[in-house]
Amino acid sequence: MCIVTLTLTLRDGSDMKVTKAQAQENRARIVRTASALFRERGYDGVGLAEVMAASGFTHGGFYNHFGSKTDLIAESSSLSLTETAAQVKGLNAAAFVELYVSRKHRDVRSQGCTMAALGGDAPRQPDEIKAAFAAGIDNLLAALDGESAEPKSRAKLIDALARSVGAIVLSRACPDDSALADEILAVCREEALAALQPPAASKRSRKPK
Amino acid sequence: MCIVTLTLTLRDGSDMKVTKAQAQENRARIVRTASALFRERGYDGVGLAEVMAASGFTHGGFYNHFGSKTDLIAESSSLSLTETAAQVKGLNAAAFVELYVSRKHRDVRSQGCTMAALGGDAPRQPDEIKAAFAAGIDNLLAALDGESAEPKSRAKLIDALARSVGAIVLSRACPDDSALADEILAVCREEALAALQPPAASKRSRKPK
DNA sequence: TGTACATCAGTGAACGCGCGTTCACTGATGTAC
DNA sequence: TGTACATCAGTGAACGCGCGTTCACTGATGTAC
Repeated sequence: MCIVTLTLTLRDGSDMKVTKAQAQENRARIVRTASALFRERGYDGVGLAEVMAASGFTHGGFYNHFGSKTDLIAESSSLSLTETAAQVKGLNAAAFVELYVSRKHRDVRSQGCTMAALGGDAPRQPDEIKAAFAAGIDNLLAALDGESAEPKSRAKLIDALARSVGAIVLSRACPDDSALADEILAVCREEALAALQPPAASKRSRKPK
Repeated sequence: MCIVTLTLTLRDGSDMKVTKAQAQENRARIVRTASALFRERGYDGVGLAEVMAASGFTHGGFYNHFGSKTDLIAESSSLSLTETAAQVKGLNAAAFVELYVSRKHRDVRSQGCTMAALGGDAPRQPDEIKAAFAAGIDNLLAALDGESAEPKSRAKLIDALARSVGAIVLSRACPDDSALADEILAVCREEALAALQPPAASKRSRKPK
Protein backbone atom coordinates (compact mmCIF):
# COMPACT_ATOMS: atom_id res chain seq x y z
CA MET A 1 0.00 0.00 0.00
CA CYS A 2 2.65 2.50 1.01
CA ILE A 3 4.56 1.50 -2.10
CA VAL A 4 1.67 2.58 -4.27
CA THR A 5 1.51 5.98 -2.62
CA LEU A 6 5.26 6.39 -2.77
CA THR A 7 5.44 5.61 -6.45
CA LEU A 8 2.60 7.96 -7.29
CA THR A 9 4.49 10.72 -5.52
CA LEU A 10 7.54 10.03 -7.65
CA ARG A 11 5.62 10.94 -10.77
CA ASP A 12 6.69 14.30 -12.20
CA GLY A 13 4.43 17.14 -11.21
CA SER A 14 3.68 18.68 -14.59
CA ASP A 15 1.11 16.92 -16.76
CA MET A 16 3.64 16.45 -19.52
CA LYS A 17 2.83 13.93 -22.16
CA VAL A 18 5.98 12.26 -23.35
CA THR A 19 9.71 13.01 -24.13
CA LYS A 20 11.98 10.10 -25.04
CA ALA A 21 14.08 10.10 -21.88
CA GLN A 22 10.94 10.47 -19.76
CA ALA A 23 9.36 7.45 -21.48
CA GLN A 24 12.43 5.40 -20.65
CA GLU A 25 12.19 6.51 -17.03
CA ASN A 26 8.49 5.64 -16.99
CA ARG A 27 9.22 2.18 -18.31
CA ALA A 28 11.83 1.65 -15.62
CA ARG A 29 9.36 2.77 -12.98
CA ILE A 30 6.80 0.25 -14.20
CA VAL A 31 9.37 -2.54 -13.87
CA ARG A 32 10.37 -1.44 -10.36
CA THR A 33 6.75 -1.11 -9.24
CA ALA A 34 5.87 -4.52 -10.67
CA SER A 35 8.87 -6.09 -8.99
CA ALA A 36 7.71 -4.89 -5.56
CA LEU A 37 4.05 -5.78 -6.12
CA PHE A 38 4.87 -9.26 -7.41
CA ARG A 39 7.06 -9.99 -4.40
CA GLU A 40 4.27 -8.81 -2.12
CA ARG A 41 1.35 -10.67 -3.66
CA GLY A 42 2.66 -13.08 -6.30
CA TYR A 43 2.61 -13.03 -10.10
CA ASP A 44 -1.04 -14.09 -10.25
CA GLY A 45 -2.08 -11.79 -7.43
CA VAL A 46 -1.29 -8.57 -9.25
CA GLY A 47 -3.01 -7.40 -12.44
CA LEU A 48 -1.48 -5.20 -15.12
CA ALA A 49 -4.03 -2.47 -14.43
CA GLU A 50 -2.83 -2.32 -10.84
CA VAL A 51 0.83 -2.26 -11.83
CA MET A 52 0.16 0.62 -14.23
CA ALA A 53 -1.99 2.53 -11.75
CA ALA A 54 0.63 2.13 -9.01
CA SER A 55 3.19 3.46 -11.50
CA GLY A 56 1.00 6.48 -12.19
CA PHE A 57 -0.47 5.47 -15.58
CA THR A 58 -3.59 4.04 -17.12
CA HIS A 59 -3.42 0.42 -18.14
CA GLY A 60 -3.80 0.97 -21.88
CA GLY A 61 -0.21 2.10 -22.31
CA PHE A 62 1.30 -1.10 -21.01
CA TYR A 63 1.81 -2.61 -24.44
CA ASN A 64 3.80 0.37 -25.61
CA HIS A 65 6.54 -0.92 -23.32
CA PHE A 66 6.10 -4.67 -23.00
CA GLY A 67 4.97 -7.52 -25.21
CA SER A 68 3.04 -9.37 -22.52
CA LYS A 69 2.65 -9.86 -18.79
CA THR A 70 5.15 -12.71 -19.02
CA ASP A 71 7.74 -10.28 -20.41
CA LEU A 72 7.16 -7.96 -17.46
CA ILE A 73 7.45 -10.85 -15.01
CA ALA A 74 10.74 -11.92 -16.56
CA GLU A 75 12.17 -8.42 -16.59
CA SER A 76 11.05 -7.45 -13.09
CA SER A 77 12.34 -10.73 -11.66
CA SER A 78 15.70 -10.32 -13.37
CA LEU A 79 15.95 -6.80 -12.06
CA SER A 80 15.27 -7.65 -8.43
CA LEU A 81 17.56 -10.67 -8.54
CA THR A 82 20.36 -8.52 -9.96
CA GLU A 83 19.76 -5.91 -7.27
CA THR A 84 20.00 -8.52 -4.53
CA ALA A 85 23.28 -9.83 -5.93
CA ALA A 86 24.62 -6.28 -5.92
CA GLN A 87 23.49 -5.76 -2.31
CA VAL A 88 25.40 -8.78 -1.00
CA LYS A 89 28.47 -8.26 -3.20
CA GLY A 90 31.62 -9.25 -1.35
CA LEU A 91 29.91 -10.66 1.75
CA ASN A 92 31.13 -14.01 3.00
CA ALA A 93 28.64 -16.76 3.78
CA ALA A 94 28.26 -15.84 7.45
CA ALA A 95 27.63 -12.17 6.74
CA PHE A 96 25.13 -13.15 4.07
CA VAL A 97 23.21 -15.40 6.46
CA GLU A 98 23.10 -12.64 9.08
CA LEU A 99 21.66 -10.21 6.58
CA TYR A 100 19.26 -12.67 4.96
CA VAL A 101 17.88 -14.73 7.84
CA SER A 102 16.47 -11.77 9.74
CA ARG A 103 13.08 -10.50 10.81
CA LYS A 104 13.65 -7.34 8.85
CA HIS A 105 14.04 -9.30 5.63
CA ARG A 106 11.15 -11.61 6.41
CA ASP A 107 8.76 -8.78 7.22
CA VAL A 108 9.32 -6.63 4.13
CA ARG A 109 8.47 -8.98 1.33
CA SER A 110 8.12 -6.30 -1.33
CA GLN A 111 11.74 -5.22 -0.84
CA GLY A 112 13.23 -8.60 -0.01
CA CYS A 113 14.88 -11.30 -2.07
CA THR A 114 12.88 -12.55 -5.05
CA MET A 115 14.11 -16.11 -4.55
CA ALA A 116 12.37 -16.28 -1.19
CA ALA A 117 9.28 -14.31 -2.25
CA LEU A 118 8.67 -15.86 -5.68
CA GLY A 119 10.90 -18.93 -5.87
CA GLY A 120 7.87 -21.10 -5.20
CA ASP A 121 6.00 -19.54 -8.13
CA ALA A 122 8.85 -19.93 -10.60
CA PRO A 123 8.24 -23.63 -11.35
CA ARG A 124 4.75 -22.78 -12.68
CA GLN A 125 6.09 -20.09 -15.00
CA PRO A 126 7.46 -20.40 -18.54
CA ASP A 127 11.08 -21.47 -18.97
CA GLU A 128 12.07 -17.90 -19.72
CA ILE A 129 11.35 -16.99 -16.11
CA LYS A 130 12.97 -20.08 -14.63
CA ALA A 131 16.07 -19.14 -16.62
CA ALA A 132 16.00 -15.72 -14.96
CA PHE A 133 15.95 -17.41 -11.56
CA ALA A 134 18.84 -19.71 -12.46
CA ALA A 135 20.83 -16.70 -13.65
CA GLY A 136 19.93 -14.91 -10.43
CA ILE A 137 21.24 -17.79 -8.34
CA ASP A 138 24.45 -17.91 -10.36
CA ASN A 139 24.94 -14.18 -10.00
CA LEU A 140 24.37 -14.31 -6.28
CA LEU A 141 26.89 -17.11 -5.82
CA ALA A 142 29.40 -15.18 -7.91
CA ALA A 143 28.82 -12.02 -5.88
CA LEU A 144 29.36 -13.75 -2.53
CA ASP A 145 32.88 -14.21 -1.30
CA GLY A 146 33.73 -17.87 -0.90
CA GLU A 147 36.79 -18.96 1.03
CA SER A 148 39.07 -19.65 -1.90
CA ALA A 149 41.22 -21.95 0.27
CA GLU A 150 38.23 -24.15 1.03
CA PRO A 151 37.77 -26.84 -1.68
CA LYS A 152 34.03 -27.02 -1.13
CA SER A 153 33.70 -23.23 -1.29
CA ARG A 154 30.91 -23.18 -3.87
CA ALA A 155 29.09 -26.00 -2.10
CA LYS A 156 29.17 -24.04 1.17
CA LEU A 157 27.69 -21.00 -0.54
CA ILE A 158 24.91 -22.97 -2.22
CA ASP A 159 24.08 -24.63 1.07
CA ALA A 160 24.08 -21.31 2.91
CA LEU A 161 21.74 -19.84 0.28
CA ALA A 162 19.35 -22.80 0.32
CA ARG A 163 19.00 -22.92 4.09
CA SER A 164 18.55 -19.14 4.22
CA VAL A 165 15.79 -19.25 1.60
CA GLY A 166 14.15 -22.18 3.38
CA ALA A 167 14.19 -20.34 6.69
CA ILE A 168 12.50 -17.26 5.22
CA VAL A 169 9.91 -19.29 3.32
CA LEU A 170 8.92 -21.35 6.35
CA SER A 171 8.91 -18.38 8.71
CA ARG A 172 6.69 -16.39 6.34
CA ALA A 173 4.30 -19.32 5.95
CA CYS A 174 3.44 -19.11 9.66
CA PRO A 175 0.89 -16.63 11.01
CA ASP A 176 2.30 -13.16 11.67
CA ASP A 177 3.81 -12.76 15.12
CA SER A 178 3.59 -16.47 15.82
CA ALA A 179 6.25 -17.90 18.10
CA LEU A 180 7.07 -20.60 15.56
CA ALA A 181 7.84 -18.04 12.86
CA ASP A 182 10.42 -16.38 15.06
CA GLU A 183 11.79 -19.67 16.34
CA ILE A 184 12.46 -20.91 12.82
CA LEU A 185 14.32 -17.73 11.99
CA ALA A 186 16.42 -17.70 15.16
CA VAL A 187 17.26 -21.38 15.05
CA CYS A 188 18.19 -21.48 11.37
CA ARG A 189 20.32 -18.40 11.67
CA GLU A 190 22.17 -19.81 14.68
CA GLU A 191 22.70 -23.23 13.14
CA ALA A 192 23.95 -21.82 9.86
CA LEU A 193 26.34 -19.43 11.58
CA ALA A 194 27.64 -22.14 13.90
CA ALA A 195 28.35 -24.34 10.90
CA LEU A 196 30.26 -21.53 9.20
CA GLN A 197 32.19 -20.26 12.22
CA PRO A 198 34.79 -23.01 12.72
CA PRO A 199 36.33 -23.57 9.29
CA ALA A 200 38.20 -26.76 10.30
CA ALA A 201 38.28 -27.52 14.04
CA SER A 202 35.23 -28.58 15.98
CA LYS A 203 34.95 -26.52 19.14
CA ARG A 204 37.85 -24.07 19.04
CA SER A 205 36.21 -20.70 18.51
CA ARG A 206 37.76 -18.57 15.79
CA LYS A 207 36.62 -15.00 15.42
CA PRO A 208 34.96 -14.16 12.10
CA LYS A 209 36.67 -11.28 10.32
CA MET B 1 -2.81 -33.98 -16.68
CA CYS B 2 -2.41 -37.64 -15.88
CA ILE B 3 -3.82 -36.86 -12.45
CA VAL B 4 -7.02 -35.64 -14.04
CA THR B 5 -7.44 -38.81 -16.04
CA LEU B 6 -6.59 -40.98 -13.07
CA THR B 7 -9.11 -39.29 -10.84
CA LEU B 8 -11.84 -39.50 -13.45
CA THR B 9 -11.24 -43.24 -13.64
CA LEU B 10 -11.74 -43.54 -9.90
CA ARG B 11 -15.34 -42.37 -10.27
CA ASP B 12 -17.81 -45.17 -9.69
CA GLY B 13 -19.13 -46.69 -12.89
CA SER B 14 -22.86 -46.52 -12.33
CA ASP B 15 -24.55 -43.15 -12.77
CA MET B 16 -25.80 -43.22 -9.20
CA LYS B 17 -26.96 -39.98 -7.72
CA VAL B 18 -26.19 -39.81 -4.04
CA THR B 19 -26.08 -42.04 -0.86
CA LYS B 20 -24.70 -40.55 2.33
CA ALA B 21 -21.48 -42.59 2.54
CA GLN B 22 -20.88 -41.97 -1.16
CA ALA B 23 -21.24 -38.22 -0.69
CA GLN B 24 -18.64 -38.33 2.05
CA GLU B 25 -16.31 -40.24 -0.25
CA ASN B 26 -16.93 -37.72 -3.01
CA ARG B 27 -16.09 -34.87 -0.70
CA ALA B 28 -12.86 -36.56 0.30
CA ARG B 29 -11.98 -37.08 -3.37
CA ILE B 30 -12.49 -33.38 -4.06
CA VAL B 31 -10.07 -32.50 -1.25
CA ARG B 32 -7.46 -34.99 -2.48
CA THR B 33 -7.77 -33.80 -6.07
CA ALA B 34 -7.51 -30.16 -5.03
CA SER B 35 -4.49 -30.90 -2.91
CA ALA B 36 -2.62 -32.37 -5.88
CA LEU B 37 -3.70 -29.66 -8.33
CA PHE B 38 -2.79 -26.84 -5.93
CA ARG B 39 0.68 -28.29 -5.36
CA GLU B 40 1.14 -28.58 -9.10
CA ARG B 41 -0.05 -25.14 -10.17
CA GLY B 42 -0.64 -23.00 -7.09
CA TYR B 43 -3.79 -21.83 -5.32
CA ASP B 44 -4.44 -19.11 -7.88
CA GLY B 45 -3.58 -21.35 -10.82
CA VAL B 46 -6.45 -23.78 -10.32
CA GLY B 47 -10.13 -22.88 -10.53
CA LEU B 48 -12.96 -24.57 -8.67
CA ALA B 49 -14.50 -25.73 -11.94
CA GLU B 50 -11.28 -27.57 -12.75
CA VAL B 51 -11.06 -29.13 -9.30
CA MET B 52 -14.63 -30.37 -9.58
CA ALA B 53 -14.20 -31.63 -13.13
CA ALA B 54 -10.99 -33.46 -12.20
CA SER B 55 -12.92 -35.04 -9.32
CA GLY B 56 -15.65 -36.17 -11.72
CA PHE B 57 -18.33 -33.57 -10.96
CA THR B 58 -19.80 -30.38 -12.32
CA HIS B 59 -18.80 -27.21 -10.55
CA GLY B 60 -22.24 -26.29 -9.21
CA GLY B 61 -22.10 -28.87 -6.46
CA PHE B 62 -19.00 -27.42 -4.85
CA TYR B 63 -20.90 -25.38 -2.28
CA ASN B 64 -22.76 -28.43 -1.02
CA HIS B 65 -19.43 -29.47 0.50
CA PHE B 66 -17.44 -26.30 1.18
CA GLY B 67 -18.17 -22.75 2.21
CA SER B 68 -15.63 -21.12 -0.09
CA LYS B 69 -12.45 -21.69 -2.07
CA THR B 70 -10.50 -20.56 0.97
CA ASP B 71 -12.07 -23.38 3.00
CA LEU B 72 -10.98 -25.89 0.38
CA ILE B 73 -7.47 -24.45 0.34
CA ALA B 74 -7.25 -24.75 4.12
CA GLU B 75 -8.58 -28.27 4.19
CA SER B 76 -6.53 -29.59 1.29
CA SER B 77 -3.36 -28.02 2.69
CA SER B 78 -3.98 -29.48 6.12
CA LEU B 79 -4.59 -32.88 4.59
CA SER B 80 -1.39 -32.98 2.56
CA LEU B 81 0.68 -31.65 5.43
CA THR B 82 -0.72 -34.33 7.72
CA GLU B 83 0.02 -36.99 5.12
CA THR B 84 3.62 -35.85 4.82
CA ALA B 85 4.08 -35.98 8.59
CA ALA B 86 2.71 -39.54 8.55
CA GLN B 87 5.07 -40.51 5.74
CA VAL B 88 8.20 -39.42 7.61
CA LYS B 89 7.03 -40.68 11.01
CA GLY B 90 9.95 -42.01 13.03
CA LEU B 91 12.69 -41.00 10.58
CA ASN B 92 15.73 -39.28 12.03
CA ALA B 93 16.99 -36.06 10.49
CA ALA B 94 19.43 -37.77 8.12
CA ALA B 95 16.85 -40.21 6.78
CA PHE B 96 14.42 -37.34 6.33
CA VAL B 97 16.93 -35.32 4.31
CA GLU B 98 17.69 -38.32 2.11
CA LEU B 99 14.02 -38.78 1.35
CA TYR B 100 13.21 -35.10 0.95
CA VAL B 101 16.19 -33.67 -0.92
CA SER B 102 15.87 -35.94 -3.91
CA ARG B 103 15.14 -35.63 -7.62
CA LYS B 104 12.13 -37.86 -7.20
CA HIS B 105 10.57 -35.47 -4.70
CA ARG B 106 11.50 -32.40 -6.73
CA ASP B 107 10.07 -33.76 -9.96
CA VAL B 108 6.64 -34.82 -8.69
CA ARG B 109 5.27 -31.60 -7.28
CA SER B 110 1.66 -32.78 -7.14
CA GLN B 111 2.58 -35.60 -4.76
CA GLY B 112 5.37 -33.86 -2.87
CA CYS B 113 5.51 -31.83 0.31
CA THR B 114 3.11 -28.90 0.48
CA MET B 115 5.63 -26.77 2.38
CA ALA B 116 7.96 -26.83 -0.60
CA ALA B 117 5.21 -26.56 -3.24
CA LEU B 118 3.01 -23.92 -1.60
CA GLY B 119 5.02 -22.48 1.29
CA GLY B 120 5.76 -19.43 -0.86
CA ASP B 121 2.05 -18.85 -1.45
CA ALA B 122 1.04 -19.18 2.18
CA PRO B 123 2.08 -15.64 3.22
CA ARG B 124 -0.43 -14.18 0.74
CA GLN B 125 -3.29 -16.29 2.11
CA PRO B 126 -5.64 -15.62 5.04
CA ASP B 127 -4.42 -16.41 8.54
CA GLU B 128 -6.50 -19.57 8.59
CA ILE B 129 -4.20 -21.07 5.97
CA LYS B 130 -1.00 -19.83 7.55
CA ALA B 131 -2.19 -21.50 10.75
CA ALA B 132 -2.54 -24.76 8.81
CA PHE B 133 1.07 -24.43 7.68
CA ALA B 134 2.30 -23.72 11.20
CA ALA B 135 0.42 -26.78 12.46
CA GLY B 136 1.92 -28.79 9.60
CA ILE B 137 5.44 -27.75 10.59
CA ASP B 138 4.77 -28.62 14.22
CA ASN B 139 3.35 -32.01 13.28
CA LEU B 140 6.30 -32.77 11.05
CA LEU B 141 8.79 -31.90 13.77
CA ALA B 142 6.86 -34.05 16.23
CA ALA B 143 6.81 -36.96 13.78
CA LEU B 144 10.55 -36.87 13.16
CA ASP B 145 12.82 -38.62 15.58
CA GLY B 146 15.21 -36.20 17.23
CA GLU B 147 18.23 -37.43 19.16
CA SER B 148 16.83 -37.07 22.65
CA ALA B 149 20.37 -36.98 24.07
CA GLU B 150 21.22 -33.95 21.99
CA PRO B 151 20.17 -30.69 23.76
CA LYS B 152 19.64 -28.87 20.45
CA SER B 153 17.52 -31.72 19.09
CA ARG B 154 14.57 -29.58 18.04
CA ALA B 155 16.88 -26.96 16.59
CA LYS B 156 18.61 -29.59 14.45
CA LEU B 157 15.27 -30.80 13.11
CA ILE B 158 14.07 -27.30 12.26
CA ASP B 159 17.35 -26.57 10.53
CA ALA B 160 17.20 -29.85 8.58
CA LEU B 161 13.65 -29.04 7.48
CA ALA B 162 14.45 -25.48 6.43
CA ARG B 163 17.49 -26.40 4.36
CA SER B 164 15.59 -29.28 2.76
CA VAL B 165 12.69 -27.00 1.79
CA GLY B 166 15.13 -24.37 0.51
CA ALA B 167 16.95 -26.92 -1.63
CA ILE B 168 13.73 -28.12 -3.27
CA VAL B 169 12.42 -24.59 -3.83
CA LEU B 170 15.64 -23.38 -5.47
CA SER B 171 16.08 -26.53 -7.53
CA ARG B 172 12.52 -26.29 -8.85
CA ALA B 173 12.95 -22.62 -9.69
CA CYS B 174 15.64 -23.53 -12.24
CA PRO B 175 14.77 -24.69 -15.75
CA ASP B 176 14.00 -28.41 -16.02
CA ASP B 177 17.05 -30.56 -16.58
CA SER B 178 19.41 -27.67 -15.93
CA ALA B 179 22.77 -28.56 -14.40
CA LEU B 180 22.25 -25.98 -11.66
CA ALA B 181 18.99 -27.58 -10.53
CA ASP B 182 20.74 -30.90 -9.98
CA GLU B 183 23.81 -29.31 -8.46
CA ILE B 184 21.73 -27.53 -5.81
CA LEU B 185 20.03 -30.76 -4.88
CA ALA B 186 23.22 -32.83 -4.72
CA VAL B 187 25.20 -30.23 -2.81
CA CYS B 188 22.51 -29.45 -0.25
CA ARG B 189 21.86 -33.11 0.39
CA GLU B 190 25.55 -33.81 0.88
CA GLU B 191 26.13 -30.82 3.16
CA ALA B 192 23.10 -31.55 5.30
CA LEU B 193 24.02 -35.21 5.68
CA ALA B 194 27.65 -34.38 6.49
CA ALA B 195 26.48 -32.01 9.21
CA LEU B 196 24.26 -34.72 10.70
CA GLN B 197 26.64 -37.66 10.44
CA PRO B 198 29.09 -36.90 13.28
CA PRO B 199 26.92 -36.25 16.33
CA ALA B 200 29.77 -34.94 18.52
CA ALA B 201 33.29 -35.47 17.17
CA SER B 202 34.61 -33.74 14.09
CA LYS B 203 36.05 -36.32 11.71
CA ARG B 204 35.57 -39.67 13.42
CA SER B 205 32.97 -41.42 11.31
CA ARG B 206 30.14 -42.96 13.25
CA LYS B 207 27.68 -45.14 11.42
CA PRO B 208 24.11 -43.90 11.42
CA LYS B 209 21.70 -46.47 12.74
C1' DT C 1 -43.27 -54.36 5.65
C1' DG C 2 -45.24 -50.67 2.51
C1' DT C 3 -46.32 -46.02 1.19
C1' DA C 4 -45.71 -40.68 1.33
C1' DC C 5 -42.69 -37.19 1.75
C1' DA C 6 -38.65 -34.30 3.24
C1' DT C 7 -33.77 -34.11 2.44
C1' DC C 8 -29.90 -32.93 0.02
C1' DA C 9 -25.90 -34.31 -3.35
C1' DG C 10 -25.36 -33.23 -7.84
C1' DT C 11 -26.69 -30.54 -12.38
C1' DG C 12 -26.25 -26.80 -15.45
C1' DA C 13 -27.40 -22.06 -16.45
C1' DA C 14 -26.57 -17.58 -14.90
C1' DC C 15 -24.53 -13.49 -12.12
C1' DG C 16 -21.06 -9.74 -11.76
C1' DC C 17 -16.30 -9.00 -11.87
C1' DG C 18 -11.50 -8.53 -12.98
C1' DC C 19 -8.29 -10.33 -16.00
C1' DG C 20 -4.88 -9.79 -20.28
C1' DT C 21 -5.12 -7.77 -24.51
C1' DT C 22 -6.66 -4.64 -28.45
C1' DC C 23 -7.76 -0.39 -30.52
C1' DA C 24 -9.05 4.34 -32.10
C1' DC C 25 -7.69 8.49 -30.56
C1' DT C 26 -4.67 12.58 -28.37
C1' DG C 27 -1.13 15.72 -28.58
C1' DA C 28 3.64 16.87 -27.38
C1' DT C 29 8.09 15.37 -29.25
C1' DG C 30 11.44 15.67 -32.42
C1' DT C 31 12.73 15.46 -37.25
C1' DA C 32 12.82 17.04 -42.35
C1' DC C 33 13.01 20.82 -45.06
C1' DT D 1 16.03 29.58 -37.18
C1' DG D 2 11.12 28.58 -38.41
C1' DT D 3 7.38 25.78 -40.18
C1' DA D 4 5.03 21.11 -41.50
C1' DC D 5 4.54 16.67 -40.37
C1' DA D 6 5.51 11.81 -38.77
C1' DT D 7 6.18 9.43 -34.49
C1' DC D 8 4.76 7.27 -30.54
C1' DA D 9 3.89 7.43 -25.21
C1' DG D 10 -0.15 7.71 -22.92
C1' DT D 11 -5.57 7.62 -22.65
C1' DG D 12 -9.80 5.34 -21.97
C1' DA D 13 -13.30 2.36 -23.90
C1' DA D 14 -14.01 -2.15 -25.39
C1' DC D 15 -13.18 -7.34 -26.36
C1' DG D 16 -13.71 -12.20 -24.90
C1' DC D 17 -12.78 -15.14 -21.19
C1' DG D 18 -12.52 -17.56 -16.86
C1' DC D 19 -13.16 -16.75 -12.23
C1' DG D 20 -15.90 -17.53 -7.54
C1' DT D 21 -20.43 -17.72 -6.30
C1' DT D 22 -25.65 -18.24 -6.63
C1' DC D 23 -29.79 -20.48 -7.85
C1' DA D 24 -33.78 -23.19 -9.60
C1' DC D 25 -34.21 -27.70 -10.52
C1' DT D 26 -33.62 -33.20 -10.38
C1' DG D 27 -34.31 -37.42 -8.37
C1' DA D 28 -32.50 -41.08 -5.43
C1' DT D 29 -31.96 -41.49 -0.40
C1' DG D 30 -33.68 -42.34 3.80
C1' DT D 31 -37.14 -41.28 7.27
C1' DA D 32 -42.06 -40.95 9.38
C1' DC D 33 -46.14 -43.24 9.66
